Amino acid sequence: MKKPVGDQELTVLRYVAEHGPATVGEVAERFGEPQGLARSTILTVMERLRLKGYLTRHKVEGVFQYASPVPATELLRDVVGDFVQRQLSGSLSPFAAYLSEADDVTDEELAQLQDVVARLRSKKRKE
Amino acid sequence: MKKPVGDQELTVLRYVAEHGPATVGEVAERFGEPQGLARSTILTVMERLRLKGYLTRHKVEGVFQYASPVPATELLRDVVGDFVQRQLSGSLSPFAAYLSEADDVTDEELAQLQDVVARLRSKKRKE
DNA sequence: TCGACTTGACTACGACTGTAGTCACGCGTA
DNA sequence: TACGCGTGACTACAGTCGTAGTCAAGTCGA
Repeated sequence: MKKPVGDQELTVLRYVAEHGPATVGEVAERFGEPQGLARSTILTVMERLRLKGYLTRHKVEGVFQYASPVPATELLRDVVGDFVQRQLSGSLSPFAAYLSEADDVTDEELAQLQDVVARLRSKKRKE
Repeated sequence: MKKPVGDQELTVLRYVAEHGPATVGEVAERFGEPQGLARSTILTVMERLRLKGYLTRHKVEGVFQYASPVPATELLRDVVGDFVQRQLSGSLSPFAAYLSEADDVTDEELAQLQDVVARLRSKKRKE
């Protein structure tokens, strides 16, 4: 996550990362059109992402298939890391504050968090 | 957190929110100068923040004192909420993924997180 | 009173972003 | 073969952001 990515760019990147390799036409149809975005808009965004190194492509039967070199989970994890560094200067407290107010945490997310906290704790103890 | 705030704008906003009311001159001197930012830059940023509603000001002995209408903790909490919605579409999993990789979590942050998770769990159980 | 310094308002400008139009090309079908 | 359609490249344009110069007015001390 070196070069900055705009909000919309990230949305598209996530779509591609989560929905496997796809052509511009496919993304435009399944993702862009529902939001009222022109095909050329999707194309522009995807090309910019490619120039920034977040997407790769190769021609398959005449058309380019675009794909994210990193899986979606990893991508999002990096996005979070970036955000924590840039906007919170590395502090996690604001996160805790946010969580304590969040009222739409799913059971699964909560379980994940609990798990992570537990693991961090045990790692901590070993140090 | 309605209108978008740039990275640098947020940094300045945080500074003002955390360091109480201050004049442009003070912020420029204590915050801007160390980073090589011109006074006019600080002024511009602060005025933009004011126009967006994130800062208020009133004249004290001839000069404007700028202040954040919300405390820093609340501000940052909103920033996080915004980020989660916009970039993660509300999902917390990427956060958990990030945390499990983070290697610089302080004891205090860990304690906060643990506390929050525990609280969420007990709230959950009551529902 | 005059000049130095502080402060505030305005203006500017390039980079990035979101959005889209348009043109040219290749392929398949009438 | 000629035309339409999907695809890709290029171009454009306005809004935001980071950064800063400059000008005008007020203030304070020499």
